Amino acid sequence: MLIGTWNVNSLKARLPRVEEWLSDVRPDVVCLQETKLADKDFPALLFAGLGYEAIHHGVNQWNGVAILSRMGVDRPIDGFAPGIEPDPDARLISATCGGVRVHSVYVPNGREVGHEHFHYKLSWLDRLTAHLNDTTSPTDHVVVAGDWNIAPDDRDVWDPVRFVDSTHVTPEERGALQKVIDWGLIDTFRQRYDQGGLFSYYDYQAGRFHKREGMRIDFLLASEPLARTSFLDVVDRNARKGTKPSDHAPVLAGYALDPAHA
DNA sequence: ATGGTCGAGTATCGA
Repeated sequence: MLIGTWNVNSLKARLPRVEEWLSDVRPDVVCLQETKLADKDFPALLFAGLGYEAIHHGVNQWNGVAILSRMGVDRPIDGFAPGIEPDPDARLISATCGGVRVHSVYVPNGREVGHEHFHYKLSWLDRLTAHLNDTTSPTDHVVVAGDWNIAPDDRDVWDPVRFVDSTHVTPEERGALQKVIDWGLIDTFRQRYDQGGLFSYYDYQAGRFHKREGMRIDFLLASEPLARTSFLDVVDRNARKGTKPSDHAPVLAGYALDPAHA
């Protein structure tokens, strides 16, 4: 099973690139973030024409998350599970696709350290752990994929010195991410590759992509049973090139699942 | 050249 995650930075603006990418790569499941659409504007029929069943959670022109699947979409949930303090933003959607519990996440940016939005980011990650606890078990096949807006360690930032004390790298954010990971998830990309310089996001400004000055803030975390089947982790840099790219590249993970459970 | 970029929406904020 090939699963992708991609912050598209407006699905409306990115639709030609997304269609092209789906045709070229044909992933089985795709998690999208920052569709910037309300549900009524989500082009589900277009995806159906491409062979993907699609679900979307979006309330306005900000945020917005989706899951596309060629392997079914069962038990969808918008946002946090019942009983958890609701999120006013559309940043999480979950469904079971081909036997894998898939969560598409768009973690709050945080804006500035100490900002109200920064505390919202930390609280959001705590609530994500509660959501995982309430909806599934780490002994199941689970993937939590998306834009985490956190660089897990200094290899995941193009210039760590420049980022000291800024959002995406603080011990508070990394600690909050670690608590999610400690639920029972594995960063298979980092397990597979030791080196830095493997980034998923590049600011549009200052030619950052061409200078390879980016961050690895988009990744897929897999439960241990799923991670054991991991055979591929890759950033699709080609999708960050060319005409009207997103500022994020898609990230792909491959899992060799037993067909009996797929 | 003290800026460099997008996308929301149409003044300015968010990333």
